[in-house]
Amino acid sequence: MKIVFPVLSLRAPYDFARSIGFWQRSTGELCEQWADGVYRRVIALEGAPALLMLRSVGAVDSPAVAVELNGAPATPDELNLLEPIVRQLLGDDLDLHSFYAAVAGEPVFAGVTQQLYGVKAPRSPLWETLCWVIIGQQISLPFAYMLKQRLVERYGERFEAGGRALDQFPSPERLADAEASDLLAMQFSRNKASFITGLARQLVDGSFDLDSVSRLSTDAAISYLIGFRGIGRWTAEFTLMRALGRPDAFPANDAGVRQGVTALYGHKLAEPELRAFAGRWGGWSGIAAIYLLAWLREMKTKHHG
DNA sequence: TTCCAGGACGACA
DNA sequence: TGTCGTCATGGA
Repeated sequence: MKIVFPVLSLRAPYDFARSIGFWQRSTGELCEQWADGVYRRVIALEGAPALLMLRSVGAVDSPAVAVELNGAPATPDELNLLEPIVRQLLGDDLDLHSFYAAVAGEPVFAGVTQQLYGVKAPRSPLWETLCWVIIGQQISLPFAYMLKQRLVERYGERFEAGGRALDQFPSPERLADAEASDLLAMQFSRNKASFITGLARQLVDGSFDLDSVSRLSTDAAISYLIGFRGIGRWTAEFTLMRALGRPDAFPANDAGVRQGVTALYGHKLAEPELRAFAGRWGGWSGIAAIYLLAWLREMKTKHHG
């Protein structure tokens, strides 16, 4: 008897493989896995960890994913629970056609969107993303990947299902109990160690409310976030862009975004100028930033193999 | 050696 | 409200 996998149809256009692949750049990533056309991540399902597995069964203009849970096809009841999680994870609410139409008037950038047709950035949980972005402050990506890997190995929680083992990113509770000296031994700077443990402790004692952020406008969310030690404007914007897919969160001080603009337009712009330059993308500057990063990544890959 | 990496903080004027 | 020095590490 043939096994029928439950399938979720997604909003077109969506290039599943490129969208996932672009952002899976580290082989040392422990919280999610992209291999052989399958995306895996541990999620919280009704308060308990579960291993979600997604595989494309559609095409860019008729996208759909097969859904498995803990190594078995999801039941209809499970699929009902998983649907909003999967749509959130893949950024299914983003209407790429509207984005493309909004930037179609500019030939240079329209070329980028044609080249990256169907690409979206998958989203990751807010706390994990915030920590990741703080880790990435001012250091190279390979070094940042290594730091995250060490943090997850030490404080994350392993979950095994269906013959696979993945880690859950350390909860605020776990990191609130972490000693700064342990993070220093992992080559975190003194600042980053105190930023992450400090934010974790404020989450635990309730003085920092991450859940409320998703209900705020992008500007209000940025204002709220930068009130906490360790979160500057870049960190707030990048986190909102990657975790919540906010289309108007533009990290103007991002080295990658800056590189992309320089490579694409020939302008070397500082933060204020780059922020003004992004005005051409209107309320879509956050998605434009994603495309600049993805385009830059693809260009570098072509040159280096 | 210098400069740059997907910056933020604190001091200072 | 802006600028400047400092923090840390690794690679080009």
